[in-house]
Amino acid sequence: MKFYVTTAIAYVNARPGLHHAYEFTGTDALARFHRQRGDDVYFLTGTDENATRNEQAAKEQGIPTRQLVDRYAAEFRQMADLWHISYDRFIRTVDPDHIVGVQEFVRRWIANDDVYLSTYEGWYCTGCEAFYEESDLVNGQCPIHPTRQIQRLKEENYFFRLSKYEQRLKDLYHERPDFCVPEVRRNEVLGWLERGLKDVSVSRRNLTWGIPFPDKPGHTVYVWFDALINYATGVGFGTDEKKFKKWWPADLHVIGLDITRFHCLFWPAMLMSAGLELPRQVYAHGFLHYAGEGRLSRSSGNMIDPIAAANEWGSDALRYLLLREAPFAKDSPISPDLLDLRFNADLANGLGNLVSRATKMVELYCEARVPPPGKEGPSEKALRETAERALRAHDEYAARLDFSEALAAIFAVVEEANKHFQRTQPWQAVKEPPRKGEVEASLYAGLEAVRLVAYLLFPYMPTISPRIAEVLGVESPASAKWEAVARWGLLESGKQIRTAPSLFPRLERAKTA
RNA sequence: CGCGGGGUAGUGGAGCGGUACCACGCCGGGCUCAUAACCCGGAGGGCCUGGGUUCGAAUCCCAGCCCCGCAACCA
Repeated sequence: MKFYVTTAIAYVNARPGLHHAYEFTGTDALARFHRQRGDDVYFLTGTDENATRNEQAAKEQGIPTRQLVDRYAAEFRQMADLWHISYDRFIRTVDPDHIVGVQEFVRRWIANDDVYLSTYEGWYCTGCEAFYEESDLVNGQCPIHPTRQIQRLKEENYFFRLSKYEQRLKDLYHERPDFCVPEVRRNEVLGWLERGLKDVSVSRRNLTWGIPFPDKPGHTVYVWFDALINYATGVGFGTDEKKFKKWWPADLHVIGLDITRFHCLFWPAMLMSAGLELPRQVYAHGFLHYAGEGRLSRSSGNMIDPIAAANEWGSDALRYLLLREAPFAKDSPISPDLLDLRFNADLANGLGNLVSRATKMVELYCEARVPPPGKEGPSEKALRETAERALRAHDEYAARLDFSEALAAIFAVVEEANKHFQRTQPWQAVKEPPRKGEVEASLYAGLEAVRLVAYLLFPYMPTISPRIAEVLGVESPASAKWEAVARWGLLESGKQIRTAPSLFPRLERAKTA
């Protein structure tokens, strides 16, 4: 089955933040999960670069706008690569094919009589160079420049007949209750719909940066609308019909909960107007908050830089830590200390240590060769059953983007394997030669658990997981066919295993809670 | 009366009608294959407040307090 998934494209007014990495990683885990299960996946991500603000920022820095956005876009891409985001395309909204596609998209609105000229009127602050709503004003003045006189300004804009689609959107939500998930976000959308939709302005005047509004000289496409259209142009809309036909509609848009309105109301209406199919689903994930106070953002000074962080904890570790610690559906507190704590608990003491002790015992007691499975005792059985349960549970959770639970299911196997060793105590049994069979059965089961964990972890730890497979001498999770590896008992006896340096050296700096 | 979501052990969460659960952390014990790791046990809360429904309420209802997000042209 084909599976076309997208992240929101990142707005390039600043350097990448951890929240970008979080969204990219979650989406990447899902994309890798689908690929691993045999789906034909197209994963689109990229950057949103046509905002007016970029032009202003470039002017302030005395450089061409293009140079500014190139620089920022490169940073986002660098971050994506450092985090091993397996995108099939990194789209930039300055890409020529995107521009062509956007114009075609807008032409369809016009042809459908959904665009008309009107005036947008509002309070304009010359300090911010931005419009404000009446309700945004503080004592009738700009909230940021209270001493400056705010002006009433009018601007001629093209408007999109959003109101025309109100009923069809209501029908959509009625017919497809899972169009927007999780449910909390859907409830919000229903509330907005209930209160009615107004037409929206979709053009800006007299800007030199941005995509020219087709056939309307002097206007550019308002950046939000140009940005949304990337999901279509990213797979060839307007330039490569064959590709577009193959991938559209998107199976899933992964976004942050702050832009739900745009993706769950505007975007479907835009597609309806353009005569295109709607995406299957929009998933609005939660935000990371700094444990303690406030949101994880630059302005509050508690930013965790995703590039520095990936180098510090390791990108695989961080991918795991974020997705495990911060359930995708909701807001979660996060901090370097929390990450350290979980790193030690789950990765160093848990997974890493399990791999060490299992391989070391095989080396010491079985000449570094995979022992025969032997007779399955009660402890081996319990471990096998835990692993089999994890195989099932993982997929159910992962399919609905519940990565936290999906990972918990995998780590239940790690935990059970540690208990299994404690129960069977190969280091004791080995002292009595007649009990050799017990030692072998115990170690075989332990290795087998590790093997399955390695395969299950691939979507989350794309570099560590193959390293574990390498230690066991089995096919890399990056290439293995799922059906050929995802079953208990496939590890071949007699194969040489390798010992490897610690996967996750314990962090001694970690504070205790 | 704008909309939505929350307030449960030190911390983070689950539970959403049957008398509190999980993880981390902490304390004690065990083991020694392993990254002072691993295993077992324990302490610690009665679920924001006040009413109500019920045989029985974190769980349902009402009122209030507090926190967070959103409030459409700044992505």
